[in-house]
Amino acid sequence: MRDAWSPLLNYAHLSGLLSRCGRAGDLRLGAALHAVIAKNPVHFRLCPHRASLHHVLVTWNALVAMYSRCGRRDDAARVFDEMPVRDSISWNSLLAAAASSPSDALALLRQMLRSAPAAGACDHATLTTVLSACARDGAASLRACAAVHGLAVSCGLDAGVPVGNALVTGYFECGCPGSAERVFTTMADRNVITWTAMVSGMARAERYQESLALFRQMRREVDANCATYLSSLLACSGSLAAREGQQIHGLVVKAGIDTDLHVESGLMDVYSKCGLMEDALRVFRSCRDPDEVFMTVIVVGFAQNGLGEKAFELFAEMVSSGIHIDANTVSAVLGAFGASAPFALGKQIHTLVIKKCFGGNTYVCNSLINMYSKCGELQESIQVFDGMARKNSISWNCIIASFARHGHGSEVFRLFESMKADGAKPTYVTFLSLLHACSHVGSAKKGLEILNSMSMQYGIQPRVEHYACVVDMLGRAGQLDDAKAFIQDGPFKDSALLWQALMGACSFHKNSEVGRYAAEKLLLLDPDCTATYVLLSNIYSSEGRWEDRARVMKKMREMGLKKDTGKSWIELEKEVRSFVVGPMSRPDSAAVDDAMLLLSEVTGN
DNA sequence: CTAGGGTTAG
Repeated sequence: MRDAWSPLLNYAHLSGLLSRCGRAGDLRLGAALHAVIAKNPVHFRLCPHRASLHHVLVTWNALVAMYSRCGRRDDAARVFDEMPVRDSISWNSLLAAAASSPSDALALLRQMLRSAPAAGACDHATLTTVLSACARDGAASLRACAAVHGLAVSCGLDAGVPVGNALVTGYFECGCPGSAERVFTTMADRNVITWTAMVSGMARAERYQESLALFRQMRREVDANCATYLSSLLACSGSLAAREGQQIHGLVVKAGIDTDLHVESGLMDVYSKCGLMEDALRVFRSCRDPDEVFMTVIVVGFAQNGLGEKAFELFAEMVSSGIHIDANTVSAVLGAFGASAPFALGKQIHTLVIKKCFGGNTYVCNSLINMYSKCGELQESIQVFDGMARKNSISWNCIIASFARHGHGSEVFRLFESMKADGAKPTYVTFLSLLHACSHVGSAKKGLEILNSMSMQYGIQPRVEHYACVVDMLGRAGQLDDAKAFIQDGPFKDSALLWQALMGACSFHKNSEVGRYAAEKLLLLDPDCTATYVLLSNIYSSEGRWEDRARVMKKMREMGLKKDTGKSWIELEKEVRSFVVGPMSRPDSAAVDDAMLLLSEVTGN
């Protein structure tokens, strides 16, 4: 045995082997090496010679790192505790094992600072490891992030590239793009990772224009890599920037990475989100080895562009041809169910979910709740919700929306209380459902109360959609002057959406006085919107003011000759389409039948 | 320390 291992008993060789075990996750070989080392005092015990101190440290550190990388925190900690001597690398190796838990990483950092307060104890590896651990806790770890930032400043490491990059990333993870940006501006040097972290972070923070501006700025300073292009594509898909997406498509071709799998799916994502399904499919067809991500992108594209039946078709083909499908694909296809979806197909997909063991996936369950709700099956939707192991805020939003959709106003408010009691944080969508329910019940007073409570009690800034709900509510109640005042006194008085809502109500109640006022506002805000003219002419005709109506119609015709006609035709076409594809025509669709047939072969029902 | 897809309302 000893002979067999003896060629390995060189400390550099040993630590190299251990590091390879760590990278490969080969715990068995790592533990075997540990056993051998433990028997060899040369590299294991502290000897009086200075040279051996280095050997001992390197060997022990390699052991700690190996256990950390294999995910054996306890073993790493045990080896660490037994160490006769430690340096900052020992601590960093141990920290690596705690990287999945922010509180553990911080506790270790505190311990490290207490035990080794001498300068140089903390290096950039320490700080980046702790920061990436903090990033796992999202918004909750802002304080931790800021504390590490303070430490970095006092160590003089905050402006360096590695720590600066980790701080930028950490602040984005905490939901503080402003702080990330401040670190970015103070950094002395920046590399491609710095820039990519900014482009990606801004895109994830939904600050798409800033993300794309940074991307353009970076191209003058450093070369972009694959990750940078992917991050910029994220910004394009988020902001529906088709033109930018096409430009970046050109850049990735020029960079020779247009055949990269991730880049291809990123491009497809941009195209399909922007409604350019032909372009998305072109990328899809040119891809040599499309996987389930590609399938998901295309399914989502079909679903979001009103081609739900094509989504079902593609999905069913995938299932029957045995192409690998994961939970994401299933969530995506469930999202293709429209207002009046074929219940039987939904049921089959649910069977597939059970068969594939996706029932524990929160996304899938949320989609199922929705699907059943949109099929008109409230009971099924409740059943999925009740059976969920882990509910998030969106799960609650889905079930609340289900009840709201089925007109159970009081249940909506009861569920809202349960949601809070369950510890789920309400989101802006929760309040949209609540306001929707108020509107249904006809309680404008309650609606106003809820709107006020959003910022006061829950710290959620109401968006223009919430205001639109309230305008709608007041409008339905016929309180048109109140609605007008509500818009004017609020933060969204320049939003066309609100004046449109008011104008719709005026048209319903035949109130030309407030209606004309709203129309004037709308014509200033969005002069090319034909819907305004249509509504105004409706108001005039309902009052019998034919001359005024004729004037509006004439104006409309003049506009019709302008080059913006295309837009209104598309809008008109959409209207006509959604009318034709109503509840009655859906079940006859051949595509849905085919999808069900294909699925039934697989799910057996 | 940067890196492809999924769920909510309208």
